[in-house]
Amino acid sequence: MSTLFSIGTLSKAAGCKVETIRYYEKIGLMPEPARSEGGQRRYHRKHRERLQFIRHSRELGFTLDDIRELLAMSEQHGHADSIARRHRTAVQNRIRSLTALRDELDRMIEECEQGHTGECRVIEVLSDHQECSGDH
Amino acid sequence: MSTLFSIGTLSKAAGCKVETIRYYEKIGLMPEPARSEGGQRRYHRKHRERLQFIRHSRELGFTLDDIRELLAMSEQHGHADSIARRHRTAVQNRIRSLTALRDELDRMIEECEQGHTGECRVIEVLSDHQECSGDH
DNA sequence: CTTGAACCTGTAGTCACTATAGCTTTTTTA
DNA sequence: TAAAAAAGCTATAGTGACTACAGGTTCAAG
Repeated sequence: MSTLFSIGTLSKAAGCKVETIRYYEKIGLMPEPARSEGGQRRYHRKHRERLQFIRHSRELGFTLDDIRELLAMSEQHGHADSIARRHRTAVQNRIRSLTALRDELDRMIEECEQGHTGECRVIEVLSDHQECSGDH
Repeated sequence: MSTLFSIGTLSKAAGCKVETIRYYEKIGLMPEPARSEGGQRRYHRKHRERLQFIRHSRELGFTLDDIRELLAMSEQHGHADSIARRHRTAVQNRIRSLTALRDELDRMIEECEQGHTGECRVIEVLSDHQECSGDH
């Protein structure tokens, strides 16, 4: 009946540290949960969903402020799609620069593999590339 | 003859803030440069090259510790490519996650466009994806 | 030669956690 | 059911990689 669970259980469900959950609560990203007789936090399904959302978004590179906005928009359901659209643009930019980065790393690795007698010229490769697309 | 330049000039050449250079010096990543009569830092070509290497590597997502290692290796010519390879894997994972998110955002946007009268279920969409590849 | 931009040091703040200390509560097991 | 172990609590400090600020000094252009 009581579908309540502890902070440890929640942390495992969301794949994050217990401390992180308490931190999210402190900064107001997670709501204050109920407490047991002895004062320990007791969570339920809604908390887990919210935390999983936060963690997933963090993994995808959104800042906590981005996430706050996303959460807000999900409650105010209105201009939701404009925010989604803006985020889509940000995500696309991120993909583009990461792809460029990956290609560059590939080039580096290949150069190393050609075994120029051990001489891995990482420094030269990495300091030379002015024309490399910057993001910020 | 004197090819020396100031910290501001160096910062422009490397595309970073003056404070960042002083910070790198403080943590021992950049060597202490010469000083002018009045005590201002005076750099030369070698400094610029090193800083450009550091900045470029940072842009590619290497940590300062990685960079310390890379610099050390470049002096002892050992194997730098293992670090590059490790990093490449991380980058690829990130690209995969972001691509998934972008597609998801596209779906959301489209759903909104079909005028399902508001109700954009962002939380559900983003918290559901367990099977999404985790990186760390 | 004056003015203002650039520089100096030192400290504190930021973000998103993570770790520690020193306790209390809850759960397990003998 | 009692004792031991695990998990929880609060509060504070530390991390990485900067960034900002205060309050002063030096340098270069007009």
